[in-house]
Amino acid sequence: MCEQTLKDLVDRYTAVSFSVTTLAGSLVKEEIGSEITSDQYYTLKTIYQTGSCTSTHLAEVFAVKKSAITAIINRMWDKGLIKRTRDENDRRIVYLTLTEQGEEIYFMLERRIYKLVESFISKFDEAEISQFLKTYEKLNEVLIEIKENKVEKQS
Amino acid sequence: MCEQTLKDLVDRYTAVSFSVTTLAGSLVKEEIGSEITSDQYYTLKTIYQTGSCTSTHLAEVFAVKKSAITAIINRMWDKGLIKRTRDENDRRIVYLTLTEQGEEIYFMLERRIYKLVESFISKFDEAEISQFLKTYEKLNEVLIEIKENKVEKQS
DNA sequence: GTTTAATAGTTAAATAGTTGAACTATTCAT
DNA sequence: ATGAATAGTTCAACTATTTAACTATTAAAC
Repeated sequence: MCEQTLKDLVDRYTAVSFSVTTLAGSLVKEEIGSEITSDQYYTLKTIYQTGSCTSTHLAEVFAVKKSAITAIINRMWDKGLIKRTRDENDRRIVYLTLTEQGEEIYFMLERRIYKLVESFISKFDEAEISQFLKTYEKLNEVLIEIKENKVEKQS
Repeated sequence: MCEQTLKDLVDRYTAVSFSVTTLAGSLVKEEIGSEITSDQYYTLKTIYQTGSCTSTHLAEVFAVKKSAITAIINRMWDKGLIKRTRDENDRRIVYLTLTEQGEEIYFMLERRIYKLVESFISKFDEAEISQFLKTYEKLNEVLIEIKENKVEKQS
């Protein structure tokens, strides 16, 4: 790939990704509702997807300090969304899981997000969006690789 | 498009977009540096891109209340990144522009983001990423349309 | 032309998210 | 047994956001 083409592609990617991020962020804020904040939704989703999730794991995934996780988990625990369970073998570890109420709110938000995504996915034809998703999923793999290399370097 | 295919596409989009957003967010946090917060970068970028930007415009773009904009602009003004200029004809309006120092930091962050994006765009071949960007840009247009319809409804 | 509406932005209190540094409790290594 | 490493918490300081009340200015009605 020549210099000029690469520069053009990078410029287009940064421009469109900034715009989509801003627009999607603002739409989600307006459409998805205010039961919990978006950080709390991200936390619910990651705990739900991870079997036996810990504060350390959340801190690593979101690239924040563990004290920030303690704070957000405290607020969500106060609202009755999250359970804490100590590991019986290693009593330093605290496992995080969703309470019934936590799951209810999570599923409700997932349904609303589904509707929102459906409303614009349906404006594309299937072949187009399939090809798009294939590359998007490959981008995801590339990012996972970069992230894993960074984590290895740190340890 | 049949029900089943649409559901599959929406599910794939929500999954990959959540994962990429989380990963990219964490990489940007670790790579781009801590001169300013990401909200402040978004503010710098939007002011730079908009001729004669106002608080009202920023509040609309980011879907937050105007008082939140006042607060962030105050902090950035304290750091010498932003200038305020009153409109001579309509003295209610305050135009926001970047100071020289604000532009310097903005350009520096843009260069770092360019390097980061380049490092993963170059892992794709040109045809693949071109096709991807075409659909991504169309998605951007669709989102702009949705946003404009929402703004019209409100007024 | 004066009163009323609407618009642009600010202030202040309350809540949420984040960092950095010091801390407790527990496990691992030797 | 003792010292290092790991998992998580606490606290002070800061940033980001909302809600509601506020100032200043312009536009609209009458």
